[in-house]
Amino acid sequence: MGASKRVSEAVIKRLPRYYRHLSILEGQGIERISSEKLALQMRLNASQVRQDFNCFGGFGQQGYGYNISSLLAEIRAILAIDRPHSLVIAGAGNIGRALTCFAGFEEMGFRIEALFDVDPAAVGTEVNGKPVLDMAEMEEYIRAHNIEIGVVAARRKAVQGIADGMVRAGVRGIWNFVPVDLVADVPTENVHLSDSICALSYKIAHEED
Amino acid sequence: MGASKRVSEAVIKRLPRYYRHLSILEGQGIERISSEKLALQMRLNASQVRQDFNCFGGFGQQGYGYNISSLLAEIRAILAIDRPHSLVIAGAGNIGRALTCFAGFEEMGFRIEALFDVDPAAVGTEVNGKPVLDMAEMEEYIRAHNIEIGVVAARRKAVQGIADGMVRAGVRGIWNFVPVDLVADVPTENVHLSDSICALSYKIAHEED
DNA sequence: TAGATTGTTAATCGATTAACAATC
DNA sequence: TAGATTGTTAATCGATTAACAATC
Repeated sequence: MGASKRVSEAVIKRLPRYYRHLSILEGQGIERISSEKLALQMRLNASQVRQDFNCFGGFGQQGYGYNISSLLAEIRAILAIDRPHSLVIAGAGNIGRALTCFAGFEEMGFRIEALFDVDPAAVGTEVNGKPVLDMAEMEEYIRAHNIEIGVVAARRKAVQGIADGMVRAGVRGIWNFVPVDLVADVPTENVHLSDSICALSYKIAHEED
Repeated sequence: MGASKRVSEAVIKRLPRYYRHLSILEGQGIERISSEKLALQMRLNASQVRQDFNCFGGFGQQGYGYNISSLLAEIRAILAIDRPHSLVIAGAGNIGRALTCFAGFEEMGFRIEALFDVDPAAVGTEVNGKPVLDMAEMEEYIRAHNIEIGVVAARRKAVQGIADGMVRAGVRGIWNFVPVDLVADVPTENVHLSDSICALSYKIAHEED
């Protein structure tokens, strides 16, 4: 039974992938899997799989492998997706609206409560049943509704100020979609689409490795 | 003058960030910067900055630092964003449409030529002036227009087949937005939103490090 | 029990950081 | 020239992989 060690960024990034893959296996009615088979399927190394799971505790059984449903339950708990999370989105533009319409998050327990925008034409409308409110009301709303996660999808210039306001109002984390290096006192995940497409462009241009 | 060494994934991921940051400095009329100042501003290490740039060649000058506009030109060439790239999007749902409407890519030279969908109600419409065509025509279109990058934003089940078709038709890279572990023979960049929000959830739940 | 497979320690590999001679 | 700062080699740190004893 391994103890909980410090968990590297690399492991954190792999956990959702394990979760996805194991969910598929569970859906196929498979009950257990060995680190070796899992590694093969996910194009990882069996030692790495065992090390990863052992960051959190001994989930496996010698001679048997890992029970898929209990492993899934463990990962769900580790990722904290065994409970709901409330979000607000700052910026009701294309990205904000697309996120709001994407059913997948709701299913995983990430509940978008409201959007905020500065554009008077947008304020007062709804996106997929969620209200678009005035950006000026955001902090009050976050406080009143005890919102956990702030999603940043606004104009570049406004972004740092919005993030500051979210943190002030008590969000526990920020999900940033704007190509800006945010500075915040809470955990932040960046989805930098333009960085991603540039990286792809690089890989295409330098394809020989 | 450093030679071109093998470039790690970590460096590739940092290049677009350098590019963004240096662009801002250039916009402020700043002409040169030392690795130490740049590292400070970007919360990196000065040695790392120099190592990173030296993967590609000696861009700096002892006693002076780096000239920002020539450094930008170098990075533009390295990332291959000094020339245009053509894209098609498979899937005219929320994500596909949002990407099509996002002006930023067009400005960087990533030209979305068409979208493809299986839904007869979508086929024949336009998104931001770009045609939505029948998915059945995709491969032919890619061949005829010599499309470089295939964007995958379709239903989970269809995704691997679509990617295979894209590669068959000659795309040089795939930009995947669907939470699926694609297998492809060309460079692939994944934007896994659900993995990202799960990672954020983890960090919030385990905030003590 | 014998076989399988984990948990865990040790070895390797690679990336980050430090140091400093080269040089503008 | 003296000062600044790079390019580059060496040292450190951390992550991945290998090995194997523990154990189901």
